[in-house]
Amino acid sequence: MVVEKDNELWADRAFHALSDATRRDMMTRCVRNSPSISTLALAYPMSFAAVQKHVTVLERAGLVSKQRRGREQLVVAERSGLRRASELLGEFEQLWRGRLDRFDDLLQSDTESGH
Amino acid sequence: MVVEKDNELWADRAFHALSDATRRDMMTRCVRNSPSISTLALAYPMSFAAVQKHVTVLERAGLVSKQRRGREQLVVAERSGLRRASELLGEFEQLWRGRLDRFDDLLQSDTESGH
DNA sequence: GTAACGTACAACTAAATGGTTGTAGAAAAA
DNA sequence: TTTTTCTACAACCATTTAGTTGTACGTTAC
Repeated sequence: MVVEKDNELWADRAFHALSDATRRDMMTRCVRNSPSISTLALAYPMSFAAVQKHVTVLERAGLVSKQRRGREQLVVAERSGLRRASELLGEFEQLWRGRLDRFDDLLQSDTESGH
Repeated sequence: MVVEKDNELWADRAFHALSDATRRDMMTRCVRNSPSISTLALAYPMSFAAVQKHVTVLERAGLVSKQRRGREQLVVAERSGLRRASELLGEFEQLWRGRLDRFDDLLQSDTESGH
């Protein structure tokens, strides 16, 4: 119910966050480095504010979190977020398995009934 | 180079397609059933045309394909598409592995150098 | 043959997205 | 202390998105 709703909302945000090449690149940099926002910003041909917004999108999707260090804010990748997204895709593949299994069952019962 | 560009473009489309709860639900239905577009449309509180557009988004992302049967068009889920998306997320997790390995190496060399 | 069904597609609207510039404050450096 | 750096956030703009209705056309059913 409510949990489902939340899950869907989270999935919306996570996949949306991953649907942009810049943000995906940011993810790889954050996994490796946990750079500050301004360091991150140096890597892209856009304003600091734009980069800041991208980070916010990733953050609200639970894919990164911000960690203050003095006047700068380090962007650290959240493994749990990526994991959760992976698992969601896994559920789809599981559905396929289920379908194939049912198909196998059908063949099985068909054989057993002697056709 | 070009391949990379294409890959990024595909990833954009795939994750964007998955970033909508309606489309994710459509995917599960297509995995199970391969329903026609109009059958699919019965399941959602929106116009046929809207559903048609969602299917197009999934199709352009390589997550489903359409297969004509008489006057109707069956929507069949494409396992390869889902697989490819899964693999992409897998690469991120792999990055983490890489980082942890480097960390281990660091510890290793630190120990070896006798501190 | 005619009516009904399933699809395709164009044109339109409202809202969200990705970018910009500008302002302001807190921390570090000079 | 003054200046610079890093961050936050508001306001604005152009484009895309998700939805709508309406029209047109091939296929199936009567």
